[in-house]
Amino acid sequence: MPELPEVETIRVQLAPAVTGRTIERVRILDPLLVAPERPEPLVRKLKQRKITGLERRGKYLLFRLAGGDTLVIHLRMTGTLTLLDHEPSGEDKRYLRLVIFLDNGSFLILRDPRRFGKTMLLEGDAATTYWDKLGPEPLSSAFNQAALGRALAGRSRAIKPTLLDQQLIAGIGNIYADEALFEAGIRPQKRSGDLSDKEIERLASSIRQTLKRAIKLQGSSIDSYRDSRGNPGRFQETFRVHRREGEPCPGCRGRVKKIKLGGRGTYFCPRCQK
DNA sequence: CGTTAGCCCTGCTGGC
DNA sequence: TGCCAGCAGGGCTAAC
Repeated sequence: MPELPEVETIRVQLAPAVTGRTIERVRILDPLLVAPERPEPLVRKLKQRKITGLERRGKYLLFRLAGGDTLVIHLRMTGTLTLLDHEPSGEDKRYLRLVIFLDNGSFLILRDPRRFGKTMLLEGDAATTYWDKLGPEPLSSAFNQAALGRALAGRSRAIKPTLLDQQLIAGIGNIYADEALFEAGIRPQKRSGDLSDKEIERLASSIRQTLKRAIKLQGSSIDSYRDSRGNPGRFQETFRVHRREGEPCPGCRGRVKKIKLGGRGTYFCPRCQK
């Protein structure tokens, strides 16, 4: 499931390949991908548009287009974005939702078995307004202990669902919330507003460290995630608690526990996380 | 306002 | 062995 490290990996790989290229045409094979917008106007608007840059905001991938518009792709749960040097064929066509034909003869394809992924065109300053709703980038200077403290202050809900709230911090998903809370030694059920200054400091730091380590290992592949070359990430090999129910905790050798929190599977060590 | 529950989707897993 | 209920979850909306 692409979270910040996975989307960043794709961005780094694709940026040199698409920047300066022109979109010759676009094919939308699943109307749900662009709903509630209809495919036809989008296809028309993207024809012969030049890509001036590729950016990321939270888990969103942003194709900047000449003229100021932005093509936005969110892969949600099972979406993959792959760059091909040939027409999609065979396995490429399975779950195929979108094909972007580039002017150098390469193809950018979006496949998505679960069909949760979304694509949209934000025109003009609609883009700016859209991103205003998202919280700070955890790897930017805007995110530090003070910013995290402000986001948590006075909140009664558990810290884990708070970390998943994109309006407070952008880009953290279920995997990295579990891993960062373990690194910080904080129990996922703890009320957000009850964290001490020391804990907030540890959490801010562990969020940054966890995301950075994950980017270095090119993200996590549990089942469907692949980078733009079709390769899996390797961060899942270093999971401390996520998806490791019943296995020994790397800290105390006790058993990793799984609970449901905010509707999400949540893994933690009851002894190491207070 | 803050918080929570349910919904969208469909491939895969686990239990019988 | 085969079947099928239930699980997975990011982001949105409705409800409290």
